[in-house]
Amino acid sequence: MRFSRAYIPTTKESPKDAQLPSHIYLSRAGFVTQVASGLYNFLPLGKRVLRKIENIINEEMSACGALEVDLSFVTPAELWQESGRIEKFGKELLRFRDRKDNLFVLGPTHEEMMVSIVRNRVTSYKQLPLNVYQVKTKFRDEARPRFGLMRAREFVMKDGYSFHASTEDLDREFDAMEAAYKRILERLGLTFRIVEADSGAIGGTGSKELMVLAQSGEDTLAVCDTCEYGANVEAARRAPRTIIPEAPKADFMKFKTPNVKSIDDLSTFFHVDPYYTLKAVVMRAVYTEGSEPVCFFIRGCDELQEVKARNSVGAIDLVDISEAELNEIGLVPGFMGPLDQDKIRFVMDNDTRNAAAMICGANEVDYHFVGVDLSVMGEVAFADLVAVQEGDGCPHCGGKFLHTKGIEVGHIFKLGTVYSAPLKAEFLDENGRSQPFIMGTYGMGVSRLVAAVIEQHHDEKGCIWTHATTPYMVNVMVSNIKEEAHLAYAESLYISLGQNGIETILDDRKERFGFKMSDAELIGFPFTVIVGKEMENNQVQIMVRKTGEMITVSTDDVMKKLQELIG
RNA sequence: CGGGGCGUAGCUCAGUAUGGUUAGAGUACUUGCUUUGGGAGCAAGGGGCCGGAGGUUCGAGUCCUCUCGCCCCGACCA
Repeated sequence: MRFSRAYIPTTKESPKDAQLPSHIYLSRAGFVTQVASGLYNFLPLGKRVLRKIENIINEEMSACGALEVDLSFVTPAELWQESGRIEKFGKELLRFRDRKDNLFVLGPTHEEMMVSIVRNRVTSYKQLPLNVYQVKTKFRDEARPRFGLMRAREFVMKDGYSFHASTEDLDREFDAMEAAYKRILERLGLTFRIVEADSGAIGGTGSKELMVLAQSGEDTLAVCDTCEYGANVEAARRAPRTIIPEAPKADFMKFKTPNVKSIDDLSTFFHVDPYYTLKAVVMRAVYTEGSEPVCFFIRGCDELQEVKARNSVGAIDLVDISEAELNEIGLVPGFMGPLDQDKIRFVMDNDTRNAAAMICGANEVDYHFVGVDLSVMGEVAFADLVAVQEGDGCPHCGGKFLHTKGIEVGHIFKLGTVYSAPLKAEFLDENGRSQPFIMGTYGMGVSRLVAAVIEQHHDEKGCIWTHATTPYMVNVMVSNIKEEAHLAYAESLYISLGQNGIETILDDRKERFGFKMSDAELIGFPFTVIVGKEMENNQVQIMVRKTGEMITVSTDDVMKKLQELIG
């Protein structure tokens, strides 16, 4: 491509709306433009990057035997009614009617459509397993689109779905997809972590997220400093504590604790480690129908993880509850405990099971119980409720957890029969019995990956594309196009690079040196060959974008040197 | 969906508290000359329904009402 004939509208100033590096640089360097909230146009450079990523995905999927399809973007609303998701998705589903007044939605994901194309067509276990996928535009009418391509309403996603006759076969495919996704991200040149995730309302037996590590990530991950284990904090589990503080010595009794309400107050008052206190967190659990207050009890040294708490009671949401409401129910904020507490439902953290020497509220103003042995509690609900903290132990190797931020670029699920059962997508097994398909689903955010590459690879000058994602590998820049000999040499180099299969752009614009250099750095081509002053010695320079290094080579060796650098 | 902020040239923004010539700057764009290793200089130009609709007024970018859009924080996010 000749720069003079390309459409690469670079700007010196960033759009005022842009906050993240990826948004700023992709806009400034002319990869994308914003159309409306959460809607973006891909300009020629952006489209090239998008296609590079798609190609790598296609190659890896093909290597796994997955089959590419292309389902219609506009989907009949009936399918969504059948699966029950038309209510669940709510306003995120963009709905509209055609001229005959039929209701349609723009596909936000394609489980329903994918199930519909195999049901009644794949009817025997002999036709299984099957793994089909597409790379396609999706639309979710997000309440708050933000961060440029990172959280757009219209975006490109690779969504794959597998169908199996047994859970064992699903497990095998799930592992194969995890491996394939790992290869894709490695080829793209990204630093990432595969972490355990919360499966949430979707259910199923397991899910993993692929997280590109970057400061701007929206998710917090707990990652082990020693082994490969990592998890979204929403789902992270920790090893049992190895260092247990010395237990206070006290017989069971009710103790007057005037105005001692917080965990801090309590541990100061009794001179005990917060480990031996019991923290009560009351929230209103909202269900599909109705709501109720629920109390979660955890050790005083721990923090409640809301997603875990929500899952423990099967709620769709947890909302804060006011002190007035608590009083109304007959609870005493600051002095709540699980003993003789029958006013509301409560759940206790696993780590409080059989805990002894505890101090907890007596459900009476200004009183706590001390020396409590929680093993006397009998049949109560226990669940993992606590948020993993930095420094907590890894459950696999005993290493220490660190927290880091990640961009979710992929999510793989074991769905089981969550969709196939309600949609009645069934096959006949070896015994001639009808069974719903066992399914897996594998998503990857293609347009989000474009942004993720830049979040992870940029500097104060602009983008730094990885070799697999760059729109052009080499930029041949003519310092001064009035120097005819320089221009002629650059043209010939441009042609021979192309003949050697190296994607090249020729910056033949009638601009000054500094202007063109700044553009090269902003756009972020891995290598820029500067054809200029050194030509008097039959030499050119290669600027390595990533390091800023300038390599001077003779015009005879430049091809060889570039091939060596590209690797 | 709750809270906050912003809509003036392609882009980034002044001007709006206190209404008053023909609405400004920088940048980008066009033309000419000069310049050619870090977004150059001089000169001359083109470019605006001041987000939209109503209103107040002799007069509205500026005041009032209503709307639409965009951004940020939160809730939400297979």
